[in-house]
Amino acid sequence: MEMTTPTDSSTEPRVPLTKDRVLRAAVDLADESGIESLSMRKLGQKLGVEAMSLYNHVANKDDILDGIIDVVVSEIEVLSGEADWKVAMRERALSAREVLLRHPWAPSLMASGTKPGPAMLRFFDSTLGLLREAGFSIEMTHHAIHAIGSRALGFTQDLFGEDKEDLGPEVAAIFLQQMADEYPYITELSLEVSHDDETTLDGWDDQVQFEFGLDLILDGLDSLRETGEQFAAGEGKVQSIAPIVHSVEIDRGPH
Amino acid sequence: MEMTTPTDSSTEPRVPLTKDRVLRAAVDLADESGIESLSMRKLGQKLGVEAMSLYNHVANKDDILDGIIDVVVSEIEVLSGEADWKVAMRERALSAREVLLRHPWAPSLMASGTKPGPAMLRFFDSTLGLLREAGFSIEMTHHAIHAIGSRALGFTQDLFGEDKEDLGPEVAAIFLQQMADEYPYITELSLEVSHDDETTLDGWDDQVQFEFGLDLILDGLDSLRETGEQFAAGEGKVQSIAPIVHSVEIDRGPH
DNA sequence: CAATATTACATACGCTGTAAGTGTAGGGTG
DNA sequence: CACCCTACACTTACAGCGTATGTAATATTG
Repeated sequence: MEMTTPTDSSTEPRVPLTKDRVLRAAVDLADESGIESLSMRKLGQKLGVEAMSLYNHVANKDDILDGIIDVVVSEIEVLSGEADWKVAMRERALSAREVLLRHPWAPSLMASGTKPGPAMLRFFDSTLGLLREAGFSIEMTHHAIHAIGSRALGFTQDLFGEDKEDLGPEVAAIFLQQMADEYPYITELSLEVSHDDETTLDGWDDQVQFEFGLDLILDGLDSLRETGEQFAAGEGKVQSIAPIVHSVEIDRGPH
Repeated sequence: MEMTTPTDSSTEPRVPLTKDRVLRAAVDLADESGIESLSMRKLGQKLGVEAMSLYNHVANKDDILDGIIDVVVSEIEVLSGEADWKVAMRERALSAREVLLRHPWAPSLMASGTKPGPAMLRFFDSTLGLLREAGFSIEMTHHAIHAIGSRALGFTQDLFGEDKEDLGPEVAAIFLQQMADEYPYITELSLEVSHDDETTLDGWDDQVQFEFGLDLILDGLDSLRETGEQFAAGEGKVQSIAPIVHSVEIDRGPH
């Protein structure tokens, strides 16, 4: 992280205030004083700069809000190299939760449905890859990412689908091609969804995903309904819950 | 809804502008123009009144934001009288989703962790009752309400626990007694959680709930992993998903 | 009717995001 | 060296925000 500006070492009153530094300061300010007191003036003050100077590095305040979400997402650890997909996914989800507990303002920002930044897309693609390589079909991966993402990861993603129609058709093509290199699994899934059923695309898919996740939970609960005392004593189906519950200790922030 | 003021019919330039009318207008304004353009001045204008007049009926703007969340929650339909708890819960969740789709600004407000209003408490209590009467133990009900609530209903509830320490101990006692009449199931659960394990109360319970819901989903997905083609062909465990998927048709808002 | 409580209005203050214009430091070119 | 150009920080200004405060109008009660 020590790649400050590679200018010569003669004079150093100029530390050129990159977009990265602005976003990092914004995250710090939101952590310290709450998201509601994150203003351009206070942010500038924290950086030793007037408010309007920030506009040389960010488009507007919404750009900052989008940016700090991406900073938060980039803090989620993805330690791949785990054989069992369930354990790997569990680690991801727990890390995500840890990060969101560190930045309590983040969930409400995410719920506002901003456009995903690069860190978000990377995390998303990587998680899709984890599922695909675990043997899930594309459809099941689609279901899984919704079920997990909308609860454990805190996202309500409308990543693909809705926004492709806002642009012209050829712009969308270029955009997709550019994505295919960087985010192969997102692209794969996006294509699958697109010509799944030409006519019923718009809100219908979300509805299917919602009901799938809902039934997943309801059926799971139903099978545990009369296993009273401590859940999953030895029924067979849910044997993985109890042993792992104590496996990860979360510390609630060093601050 | 036609219970306007029961004054005599001599003069009628005064329609006294209740808190209810204020909140309802606020919901309409948020629906029409987005939550970000809901200001005291515009809201007053919509009601034919100056901005400051609103403060005779609401404490401040946050009071309005809390209020409109409760208005939204009150729109969720709870048709009790259904035998199968799973079907009843499904209806609740789908109705909640419908409502939240009608008011797209609501989820982000809910994620901001405001204190629950009466409609929210009523809905919550009623849902807890549904589970308890379906045979779930208190612990399982606790798990279930977290698992369902944090995804299907869109709530991130910290309803009980955290806020009891902010008040004095005797105030809390009165508060609890008052709640016991109106929200019996919330009270039951709240008491159970409180002396579950005296020392480890604070964030630990949330962590347990989180991991339970996560494992519920992960285990459910795992059992579907290689049932490729169309999910749940006839495996036995998940037979309830496919047949119901088309059962409820959602219309995306009349507006 | 008179007294009192409730509610609406008017003014004002400090804060917000940001449009528009000014000033200047650093580096590349003649 | 002088030159200009680009990048970036600063200054000023404006409309809109939530709301503290004071006053006027209306409704309710005795």
